Amino acid sequence: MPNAAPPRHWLMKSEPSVFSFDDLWKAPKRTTHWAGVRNYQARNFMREMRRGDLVLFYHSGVEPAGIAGTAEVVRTAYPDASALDARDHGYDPKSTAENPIWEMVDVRAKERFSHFVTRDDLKAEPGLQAMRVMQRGQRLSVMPVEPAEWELVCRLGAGDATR
DNA sequence: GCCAACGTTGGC
DNA sequence: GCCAACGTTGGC
Repeated sequence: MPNAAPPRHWLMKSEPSVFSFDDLWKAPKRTTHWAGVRNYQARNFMREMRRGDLVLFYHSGVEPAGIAGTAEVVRTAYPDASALDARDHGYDPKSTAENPIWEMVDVRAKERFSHFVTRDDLKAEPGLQAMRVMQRGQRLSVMPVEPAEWELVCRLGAGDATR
């Protein structure tokens, strides 16, 4: 596709005790189904994702929280079967096979940061103050990232000081 | 461990 | 359709 749109950038949160960047790195084909999102706004962002879009893999619920590496969207949104499984923690009786509510994408690990980028690192970077994940009360597990923010985070992840 | 922020639920 | 109550997330 000569006129393919440029990749867009996203951030996805995961609790490493549940699924870490290392888990993704060790998974077959370094790929996983991003199951379990049960928030409409986050789901809608996943619906916007295209193959080749780039993802910051954010570890939440740990100290320090931060970004472990990058991944790439390899399959666009499709129904999240875990919502139909009554034994699954993410079971949602409102979702049916005929009318699935919840969706997921597949992502493949791309680059492991040589330097884990902590929240403190992000906070210290003037160009990242407006980053969505840094805003108070921001609980979305899937959210967009600006291209300039992506560049800065990747430089921090490579261990490059930006000042 | 506390609590602010936010989404969802349910009573009316 | 409003809004109080509740549960969850996540920063600090």
